[in-house]
Amino acid sequence: MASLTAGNRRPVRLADIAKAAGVSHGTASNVFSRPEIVREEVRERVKAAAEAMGYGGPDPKGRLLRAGKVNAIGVATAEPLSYFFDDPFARVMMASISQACDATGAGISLVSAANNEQLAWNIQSALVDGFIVFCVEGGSRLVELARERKLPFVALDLDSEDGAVAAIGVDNIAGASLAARHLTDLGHRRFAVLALPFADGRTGLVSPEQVRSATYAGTRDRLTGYLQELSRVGVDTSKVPVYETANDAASAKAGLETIFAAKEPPTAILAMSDKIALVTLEWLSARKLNVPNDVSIVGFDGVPESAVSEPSLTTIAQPIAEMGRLAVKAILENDGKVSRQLLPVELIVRASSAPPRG
Amino acid sequence: MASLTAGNRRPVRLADIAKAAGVSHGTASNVFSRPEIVREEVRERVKAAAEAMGYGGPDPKGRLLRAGKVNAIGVATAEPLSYFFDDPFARVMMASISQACDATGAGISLVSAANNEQLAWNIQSALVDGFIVFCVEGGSRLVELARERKLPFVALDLDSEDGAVAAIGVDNIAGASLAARHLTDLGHRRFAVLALPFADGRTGLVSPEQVRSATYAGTRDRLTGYLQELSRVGVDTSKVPVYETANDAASAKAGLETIFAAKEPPTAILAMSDKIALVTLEWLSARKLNVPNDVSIVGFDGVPESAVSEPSLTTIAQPIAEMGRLAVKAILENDGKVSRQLLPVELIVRASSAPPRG
DNA sequence: AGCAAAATTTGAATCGATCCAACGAAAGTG
DNA sequence: CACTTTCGTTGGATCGATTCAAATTTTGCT
Repeated sequence: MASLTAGNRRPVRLADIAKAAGVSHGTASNVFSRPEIVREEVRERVKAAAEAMGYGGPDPKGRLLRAGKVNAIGVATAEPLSYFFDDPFARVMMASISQACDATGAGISLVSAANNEQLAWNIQSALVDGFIVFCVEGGSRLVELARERKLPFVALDLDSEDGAVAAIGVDNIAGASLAARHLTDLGHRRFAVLALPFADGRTGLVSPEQVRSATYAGTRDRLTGYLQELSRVGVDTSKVPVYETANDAASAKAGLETIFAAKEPPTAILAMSDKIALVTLEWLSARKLNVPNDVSIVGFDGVPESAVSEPSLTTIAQPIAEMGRLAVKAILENDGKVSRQLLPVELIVRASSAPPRG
Repeated sequence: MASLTAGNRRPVRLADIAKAAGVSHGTASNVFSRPEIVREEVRERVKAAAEAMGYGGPDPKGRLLRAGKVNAIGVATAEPLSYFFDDPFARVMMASISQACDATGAGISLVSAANNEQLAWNIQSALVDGFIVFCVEGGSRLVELARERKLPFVALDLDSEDGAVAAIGVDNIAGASLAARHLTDLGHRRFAVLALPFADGRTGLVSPEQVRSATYAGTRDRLTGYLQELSRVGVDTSKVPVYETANDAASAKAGLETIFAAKEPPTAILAMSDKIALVTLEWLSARKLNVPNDVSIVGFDGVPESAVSEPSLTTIAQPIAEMGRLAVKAILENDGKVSRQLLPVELIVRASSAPPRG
């Protein structure tokens, strides 16, 4: 028993086995990276030495520095890491990103952090060739950080109009408009909107001024789309309650309480995410309100869950898979040019919408 | 417009800005990593130079090589990358792994690959401090690859008895036994088993010889646990159909077709995963068979979906969160010692099990 | 054998940082 | 004023590989 696992440290480098095998490190390196160009006898000798010394193959750390390319993309969010595995939208997006990565042989690094300084450090020290940034709350800070790394990056669903950042998003105005149009076509005239955040850390009914000063352009655009269509058919949009949620169950339910406390509750609800819409479905069913007969709902996103809910959800589907693919492509084939892409959305009519009663 | 994004290449290194600021690279380095030890005047000068030259901060590639630690753990599977976001068990596990990582400030690299050589390369070149290996199909090859990297790694749910591999798993025999005991206690005597794979790429009814030669010890153990309990109450286990699935909907349904084609269909089904059990719930409901009155089902895993299915699923819960935490801890605080941990499981009785009819 | 061409091998340079022993200058002390 | 501390800065060594032009060995051919 000389020293199999004995020598505690593992300072066995390529140079060590080169010396042991009596070849130069150049040759030793070739044995691993281009075995076909070294004579068989030598190759075997080096491999034997490597085996004997417990060498685990060329250390990627060294290779990396030389090669420059990490061959991995970082996916960043300001949410906790588990967001990637919990949130329905994130999951679908990640699934499509990972498919695109699989196809090109790139790896994925998840970047996130519990607190803010940690986040900065994690972004600064992430070993990646570029970032895909999930823009939810706190997205702008994230974009800032990513930009500072001076690596290619694209923002998903960016809530900013800064033309200097590459972003892939959907046409929120058109999508929202489509949703509202579907409901007005069915004959609805009494609406309520369950919105995504307009600004950080706030929930509740929003005033027009708050909308105008919204931090998140995406949210504002969706509202614009909704209201445009509603006013087109003569609805007094100033009377339509718009409740800002944090895109979670608690705030959505609080919003519903508020909305349905009104004397003339809405017959149709425009939800800015499927997540909110699904919570709404649940809440209404607990209240013994029938969907779609008492209340119609249209969601936004088109996550898989929306197809199997009870009832299934009418929604505006984003081309999530396509967005993921484009994002990966943008990073990997980055040629320095900044581009913004606005993808089309699609109305998917399912069982949660119908003409109003009477 | 001199050259903001003009200079196509970005060979701006720490040394460059050191030169530009007229300081040594040692000092320049300190400006970023230990700003407090350099005189303010100098610090500002260097920062200004960095800003002017578009320096994105110290490149982690360089730092990495010097520091040795990547501060990230690799999570590997032989499945496609999207497995992490699709499979319920994987998702819960990942959520707990990521929480543990968040807490310690470590990042996560997802390692996987479309094909086999790609996999080997990806493992060999992953920039991580250690691996957590998801052992599903093809797990042994993955373990082999990971072991060759000579990095700390732990296997999750390892299907091998190799004592040299650190592994975290559950007591499959005890768990399965618990599941079967629950059903026999309720009075069931006619069973069928929907199994996980015993060996690669095969589905269908399995013979005792196939079980004995099973590649996957985990699957075998669960079966052993089931049958042990069944024979204890006098069931002729040679008559109990055991259908090997690929842990997906298609093969599970095929298994159900086979099982329920029998003259005396079972009154109770033992499913080796919640995924299979949930598919079974669906299939039975489509067949107008009532659960639990016509057929009882007990799953295995304890994924969140099992609590909200219709009816909710009686299952054997694995301490998934605990397993994730332990795995991360094992990698990060690795002191070279190999350990195997067998965690206890728990029977959770819900609505999918009841005494048989009559 | 003699010589050119082909096949291998060598060793220095490089990737981009961090670390540290040594050194110079400024501040403190008797 | 001479002498020790303290503070900041310097520049060489190092991390672990890959690359490539030049040197060396083999092979092929007459």
